[in-house]
Amino acid sequence: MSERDVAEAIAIDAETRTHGHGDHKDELRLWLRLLTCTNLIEAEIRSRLRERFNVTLPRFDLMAQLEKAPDGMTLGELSRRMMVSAGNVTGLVDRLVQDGLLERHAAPADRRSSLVKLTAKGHESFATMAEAHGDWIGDFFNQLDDGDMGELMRLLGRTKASVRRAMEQSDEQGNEE
Amino acid sequence: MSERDVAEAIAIDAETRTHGHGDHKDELRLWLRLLTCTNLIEAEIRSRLRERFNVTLPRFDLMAQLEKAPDGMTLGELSRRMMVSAGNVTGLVDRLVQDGLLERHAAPADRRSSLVKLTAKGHESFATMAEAHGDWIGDFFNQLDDGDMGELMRLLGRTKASVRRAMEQSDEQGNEE
DNA sequence: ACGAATTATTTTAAGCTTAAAATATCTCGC
DNA sequence: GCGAGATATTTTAAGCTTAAAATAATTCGT
Repeated sequence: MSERDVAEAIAIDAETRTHGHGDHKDELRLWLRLLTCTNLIEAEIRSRLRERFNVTLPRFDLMAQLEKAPDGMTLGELSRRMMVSAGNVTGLVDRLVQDGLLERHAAPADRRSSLVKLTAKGHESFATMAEAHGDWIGDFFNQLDDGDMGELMRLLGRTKASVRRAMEQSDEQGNEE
Repeated sequence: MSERDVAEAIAIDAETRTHGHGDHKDELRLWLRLLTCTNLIEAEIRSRLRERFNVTLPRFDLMAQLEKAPDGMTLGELSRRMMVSAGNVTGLVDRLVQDGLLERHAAPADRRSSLVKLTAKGHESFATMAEAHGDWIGDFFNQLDDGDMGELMRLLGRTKASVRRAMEQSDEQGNEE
């Protein structure tokens, strides 16, 4: 064993002892719990939306975006806000228009774009669903007190910032110049 | 206004003043942040798995389950652990067998079932991906100290418990007897 | 042992999702 | 005004996902 090898072994051992790392066990457990928790809630919302309103979660999410935009929104804007691909939005919008919940208009200034907005039926339908949805979420977090909720908000904010930083750094690695 | 209406108005007002509720604004904001945070991480993992290993997240998850079961696992067991439908597992397993990463065997005691396990190629492939995956997760949570991670674990545990309780209660409502 | 109920899996139909290629339009510098 | 590059959207092909129906095999009470 060379001196360099010995030094390395000691360094690794020191890191293992002090931080328990080299692996990323704690981080993996935390990620697993975060994922499980979110999936649990999301699956329940999905299931209730289907059972009680015969609607999918993506359709509900799209309608929620439009509810906040009385003058309508382009497909590109929807795609960015929902964080899904443009092609995905095309299909969702088509099906919602089919159901009479949305209407498409030519965009006044740009012939590439169209504006979509909720119809009266769409607004009405969304209002009913949104109220139930709000109640469900209220129930789900019912056992957390205000302190827990605030702390969770704070920690998730830190987590999001940490992830974005990690993503930016790996972008820099990947891109020349 | 009847006396009953007055009492009701006061009660509602009192609740609004003391808890800021009736709506569920804080809970909705918390849920939105939880969802955004999870989706951000999940999308990045998905994208990296595809780019660097040409594999989908569901396939990676399925292989991760099998890695822990040297003697193989039934499709039903996989379905329960991955929390996805049985039909979903059928398709995933078929495609992974096609790729030579999994093998199916008849279950010894139950002719309805089959056992699936990783092939040598599957183990090898998974080991490479799992190491990268662990590093990514380690990076993502890099900015959180041990205290933050512990607190986040605790709060997510409380949240999960709260959600499960809410789900059980609504089950009781729904089921006769 | 018989048959009813349960369990394991597959099939089917519909919808969601993405990346990549194709169209169509716009913008901007010259 | 022209043309190159950017932008908005649609199309395509492949895979993921689910609920519900269909198959097949097991279990259990009698």
